[in-house]
Amino acid sequence: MVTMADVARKAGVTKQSVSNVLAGKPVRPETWEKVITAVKELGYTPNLVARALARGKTNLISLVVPTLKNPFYAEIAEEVEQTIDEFGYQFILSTTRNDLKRSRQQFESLTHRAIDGMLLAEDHYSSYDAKTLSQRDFPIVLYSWESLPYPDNLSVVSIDFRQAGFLAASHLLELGHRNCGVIYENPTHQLRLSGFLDAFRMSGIIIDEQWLRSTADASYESGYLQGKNILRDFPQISAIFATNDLMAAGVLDAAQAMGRNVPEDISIIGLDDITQSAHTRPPLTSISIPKKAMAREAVLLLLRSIEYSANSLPVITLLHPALVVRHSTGPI
Amino acid sequence: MVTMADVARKAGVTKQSVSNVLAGKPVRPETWEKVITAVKELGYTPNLVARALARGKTNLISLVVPTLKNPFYAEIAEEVEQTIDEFGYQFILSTTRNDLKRSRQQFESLTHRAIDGMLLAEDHYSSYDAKTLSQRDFPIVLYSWESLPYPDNLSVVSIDFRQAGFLAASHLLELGHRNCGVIYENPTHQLRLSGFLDAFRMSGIIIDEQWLRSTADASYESGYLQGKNILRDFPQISAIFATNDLMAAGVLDAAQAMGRNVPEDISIIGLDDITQSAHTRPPLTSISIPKKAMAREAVLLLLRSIEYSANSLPVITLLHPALVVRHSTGPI
DNA sequence: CTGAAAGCGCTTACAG
DNA sequence: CTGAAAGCGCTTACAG
Repeated sequence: MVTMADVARKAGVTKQSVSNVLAGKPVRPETWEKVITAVKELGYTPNLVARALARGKTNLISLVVPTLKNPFYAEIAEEVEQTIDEFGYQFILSTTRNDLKRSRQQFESLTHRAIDGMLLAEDHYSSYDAKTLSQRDFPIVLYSWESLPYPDNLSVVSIDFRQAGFLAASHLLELGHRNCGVIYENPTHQLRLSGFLDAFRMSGIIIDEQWLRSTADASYESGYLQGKNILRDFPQISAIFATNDLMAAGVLDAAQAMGRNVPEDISIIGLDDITQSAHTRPPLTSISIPKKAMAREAVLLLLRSIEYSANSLPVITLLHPALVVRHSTGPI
Repeated sequence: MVTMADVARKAGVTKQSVSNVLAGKPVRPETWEKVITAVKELGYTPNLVARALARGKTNLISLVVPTLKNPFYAEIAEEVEQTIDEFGYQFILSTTRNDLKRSRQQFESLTHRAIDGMLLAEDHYSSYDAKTLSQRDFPIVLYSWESLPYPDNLSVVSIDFRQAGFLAASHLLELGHRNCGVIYENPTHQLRLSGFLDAFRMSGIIIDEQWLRSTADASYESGYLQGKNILRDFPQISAIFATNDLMAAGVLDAAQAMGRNVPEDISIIGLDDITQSAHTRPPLTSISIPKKAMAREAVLLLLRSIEYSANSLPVITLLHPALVVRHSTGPI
């Protein structure tokens, strides 16, 4: 490998000058010329590891997601990449798979100084981690975060999930539904659930405990299974709210497999608005959350706290969800 | 930050001994004891950047995909992560978005010594890159690679895509279809196309040039659009082969939007077998490719060439595709 | 098995 | 603006 010293020798200047030229610092024109020529002739390319050690900064961040199986996180990852790219950063992707040990390991990796900061999504163990996290002094931004209270002295960029649940309920109520089932991921989707229940309560309707079903993984399969259970056990239910679109897709298929027409016999609404939801049959009504804006905002906040750690106070940024009516919901 | 020197001082030994203990090298038991105690008391954690510089190895690889929008690559990424995790590696994810400049940048990043190797998927510019790539001396493994010839002195782990196209055709032929349209990504899906055409030719059937439609991005939208075009212009067509499942899903919806029943009026077959394809309506018949095995094999090959660069010859590993019959294809 | 030194390839003060 | 030095925090030979 050709090093900076090689370039300096060839150009007849000191390493320092080479470093200055490469860093774009003011340099005498002839020095600049000599260095650039030598760089080209030698095909020199800086060693980023050495630079990182000297600078104490790697320009690498860690993006932690529960799983890429949910397209929601793939969309986030894509947007995060585009944003950090503009600022000369790259990311290491890691999945927790809702595994406590993995969660913790990834968190510990911050102490190894190989990354400058971390973007961390809520998963099953986030509330535990949150406590530990907020005590340390690393650049961390929490995103798509739902458990309350938000950890002190950490920035979070999230959605008003309570409002999201509320919107889903309001839509169903307007359509005249009174008997509604809910399938939610536990313990991570508490806010979505509570927003939903709040709206019903405000309309004077208490939802039967038995119509609330929790799952551990928010997958298509869980949605299918619980959807089937609810519909079998409680024929009076006319609508189901699934707290993410993957589960809602499962419910959709379960209902139709049981011979129930959607939305004539049963309405189904999701939350996420992943790309695929426009293509289910019928297309899924959902509560959309601004994934791109969320990803972008989280990145900006993180980079700010990496680059100006001193004057960055932790802030909580909440984005608005919105109802997207498609064809899986209808009047009772 | 606490460094190795701090630990050494506290333990009353030399840095060297600390390094040895951490590396698991043979050490006198009492030294071991002292070091471990000091590490714990100080909460020492090694600086990975310094280690990387000293060792000349970062334990980081780069995973390059065209886009995460296609769940195919998300599935690959998930599997790659699980595999490298076993070996103590992590990956930097980057997308090329079929952009020549980005492609090239990522490739150049190898020279910066921040990653030990690269896993590179075929994209629109891969054939260009392949030439450059094979001249350099970095650990690179090509995966999901389709353009021929495979670059010399580079390992590739891929699928027999010609066979995949052939299988799709054979299935349609067996069902009695003679008038078939094809929607393929150009220039990346040439082998799938040619395998398909081969099977028809062997049956004495030449497919009309006009029934072959190329797209630039293999997306759902492209599939929808071209599907609509073909079906509008050529009512005699009884089956369509889309060279990936995302496009096939688009064709499926286009056909049904035009009032054609699947598979009664028109059969549709994809290639990929992404998770979602089991949940389209009707569920999509597809040619599955062993994504997990491919990802795993590619990782193993890459790590081998990183860790034992000397005695690793480039090999070409081709995995078998398989027909998965669901409900989007039927007899004519 | 241990100790003192050199080195990985940069950047960051600090005199001139 | 330039030059010689020290330093980032590890690991790798190399004598003892």
